Amino acid sequence: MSAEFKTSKPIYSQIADRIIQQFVRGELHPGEKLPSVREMAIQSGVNPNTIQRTYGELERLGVVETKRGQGTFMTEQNEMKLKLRHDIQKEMIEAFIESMRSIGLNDHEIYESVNQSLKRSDHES
Amino acid sequence: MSAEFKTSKPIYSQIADRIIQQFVRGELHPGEKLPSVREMAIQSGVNPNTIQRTYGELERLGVVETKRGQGTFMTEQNEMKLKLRHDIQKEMIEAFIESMRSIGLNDHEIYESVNQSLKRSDHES
Amino acid sequence: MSAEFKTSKPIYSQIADRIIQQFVRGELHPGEKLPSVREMAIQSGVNPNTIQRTYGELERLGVVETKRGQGTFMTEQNEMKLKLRHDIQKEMIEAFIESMRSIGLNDHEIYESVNQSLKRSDHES
Amino acid sequence: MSAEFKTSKPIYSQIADRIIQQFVRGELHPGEKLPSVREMAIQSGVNPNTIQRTYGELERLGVVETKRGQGTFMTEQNEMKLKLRHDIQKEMIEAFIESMRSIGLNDHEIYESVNQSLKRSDHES
DNA sequence: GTGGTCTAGACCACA
DNA sequence: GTGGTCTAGACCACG
Repeated sequence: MSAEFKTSKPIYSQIADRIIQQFVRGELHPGEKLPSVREMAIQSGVNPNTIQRTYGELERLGVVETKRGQGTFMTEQNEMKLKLRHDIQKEMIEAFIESMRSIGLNDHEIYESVNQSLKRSDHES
Repeated sequence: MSAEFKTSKPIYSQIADRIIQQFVRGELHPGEKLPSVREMAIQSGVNPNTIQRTYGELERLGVVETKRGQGTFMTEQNEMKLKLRHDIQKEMIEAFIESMRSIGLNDHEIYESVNQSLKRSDHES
Repeated sequence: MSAEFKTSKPIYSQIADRIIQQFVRGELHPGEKLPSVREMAIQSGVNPNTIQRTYGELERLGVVETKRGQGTFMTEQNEMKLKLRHDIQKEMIEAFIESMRSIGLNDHEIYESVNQSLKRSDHES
Repeated sequence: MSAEFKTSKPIYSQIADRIIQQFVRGELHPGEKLPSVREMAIQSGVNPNTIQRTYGELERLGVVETKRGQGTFMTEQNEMKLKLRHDIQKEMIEAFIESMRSIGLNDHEIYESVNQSLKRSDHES
């Protein structure tokens, strides 16, 4: 069962995001082996080259380490998980607040909007 | 002096965003005439094709109306402004909350994050 | 006439090195347009994808900027040239000295070796 | 405790370099027996295949000799040590000078760079 | 078997 | 026309 991808963002990047999410949420652990390029390609229903690029990106970010001939592994640096979580969180919040202000909302309105939206989705669940 | 654009998002889309923002904030009024494609292109320092696309996109959204031979005008439907604001706002909040949850934050943590970030940027100003 | 490539290093990387060298030596100027991906591919006798990767690497290094639909340009930041030169130079010297020491040469011997080698190639020219 | 290896260069080659260095510096002597492939593999924390390749490479260079059923030994040819040292040295210097010239430095600048770098690392020690 | 590079050829969004 | 992404398929060095 291959996941579907959005058309607006590169597939290799979406897969990278997914792996980072899994890592940050604790579903992937430091030092854990990732599927090989070829295997992950099959699992994801994409070309091996695309996964290659995904792994390359993640390595550049320091999220992943490749050991020659052995495979690709989540970094063993434990702080990386917290760092990633913190960085992503900060980035998202600041982008969000800036966007909300750009359409003319003041801080109180932003605060209220989030609050109500959280409550609303609470009722749904 | 042409405004600078981010490289990550299409320029035509960034300009569309800017126009919507100005409309929602009341800097552009219903029925107001927008600069011609050529003039806007010069003002923004981009290719006229790009503005053409921007106006097309805005028309598709119902934000703008093109009157043959007269030019492009902000829609005269007064409720559009509120609708836009509401839609954009809702979309942004939901996307934001989903993103925050995807990295494993619960509602309380999301709430606290936003709160703290608002306070922090308060101190700066 | 396409240049020949060494087998030991990725082609995309060798081409990137060549561009950096030309930039540092002043044969390419800040803001100058590089050949399009396709054109450079033909000039270099390689596949366009390979050049794409070269340009991608250079952009990550900040040596090059791509403008959507217009092409790829050498960065306009003037300091970049000096920075690159300095960085590369430092890296090469330190690696060289470390290597020479690792085979047991002391500083005086390193110094003399370089000196003699410089004189020798002087006579040749 | 296994030594760490750089990711940029083949491990078998790094180990070969290390052995050559030890030989040139006199830490390994002509005719001296090297650890068996298996033992060396354990010591270095790598796959036996990798050491096999290292020894093969060294044999190709004439640095070691494999005696069937007895093991691998440093060559007994005394002049090999000097030859190696000289060859390596020459190769490194010429590669270094060529690289420095390729970024536009003239001989005087190369000379000065080395000189200053040597002095600098002198102060540190 | 593993990752890394390269080619050939295609399609797309953007300016 | 420009860069960007993706696929299919191949070859290679490495462990």
